[in-house]
Amino acid sequence: MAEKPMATIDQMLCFAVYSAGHAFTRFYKPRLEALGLTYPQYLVFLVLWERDDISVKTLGERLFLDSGTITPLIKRLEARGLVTRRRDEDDERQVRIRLTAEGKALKAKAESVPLAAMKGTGLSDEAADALRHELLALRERLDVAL
Amino acid sequence: MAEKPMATIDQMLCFAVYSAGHAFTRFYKPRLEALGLTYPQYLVFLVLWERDDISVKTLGERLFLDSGTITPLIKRLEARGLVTRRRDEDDERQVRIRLTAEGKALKAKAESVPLAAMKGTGLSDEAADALRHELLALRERLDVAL
DNA sequence: TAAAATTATATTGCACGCAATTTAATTGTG
DNA sequence: CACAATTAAATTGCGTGCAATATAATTTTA
Repeated sequence: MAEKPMATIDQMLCFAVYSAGHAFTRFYKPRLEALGLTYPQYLVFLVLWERDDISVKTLGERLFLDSGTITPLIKRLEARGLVTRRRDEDDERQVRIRLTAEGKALKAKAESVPLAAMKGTGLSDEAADALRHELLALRERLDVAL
Repeated sequence: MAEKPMATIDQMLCFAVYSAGHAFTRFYKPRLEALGLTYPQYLVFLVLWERDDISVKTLGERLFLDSGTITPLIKRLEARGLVTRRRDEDDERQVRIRLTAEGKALKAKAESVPLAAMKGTGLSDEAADALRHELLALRERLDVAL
């Protein structure tokens, strides 16, 4: 009896996503070194530069991460003087995260990063957009499916 | 003077890849629970089921992971009796990883996983293939770019 | 062939990522 | 209002990922 043909990892979409994600992280690493940021930390700043003074929960929803990941990450940024953490006065359950002057100043230093990343992908704006939309739809369906 | 328009994370391809990767891992988790495997461990078995008795290096090249990740992962699998580790007789630098009977037996239990994953993506075989190829090409270009 | 360079793996240290649990604050309900 | 349920963060524990370093084996080369 013939064995069922086994899918190799190279034929699996999940592995393509998984390894492309790692490749992105590796790609960003030297580009973020001047900022002293890891890739997840950089994502946090992208959110905060866009909208400052948000709660841990809001940040988590934006990044699809939970407090178990975000709390220690933010504490490291706080220890370096890049953000502050303060309990919300109206709802003491919430902790609001704010950029310090130094945290805001990082934005200028990070200006060249997105363009470098786009060049690294070797994709046109249109191709990158198309791929991005497919991945967002994929994430959505995976989330719904559980 | 107007501020330069800042890219939000939702407009960035890297974040789409990053979050889709996490979504996949979350999706797999309950499906792999019966096997007692994490997602990276499952990837290791996919490689070993395809070709048994390979070195740490070969496995690492296949998964784009280094010994710092693979060695402890394999040791956990070894501790559970799913694989063995043995120095290659011809080249004592190498450590060859082999499936135990129990490790081989897992393959049957894992049979339903790939189909469930495909269904979770909501994609046709063709659409998944197309997306996969784009991601493989992307990974390749990111690796080349550094 | 002895010394230098390279290669394969392991180890250490640090930063995620997430499940499970805990604590404290707020909201909902009788 | 009291008390249960919910919510927001933090904490704990475990498993990745990866840089940097260490160690041992092999290969290169002077």
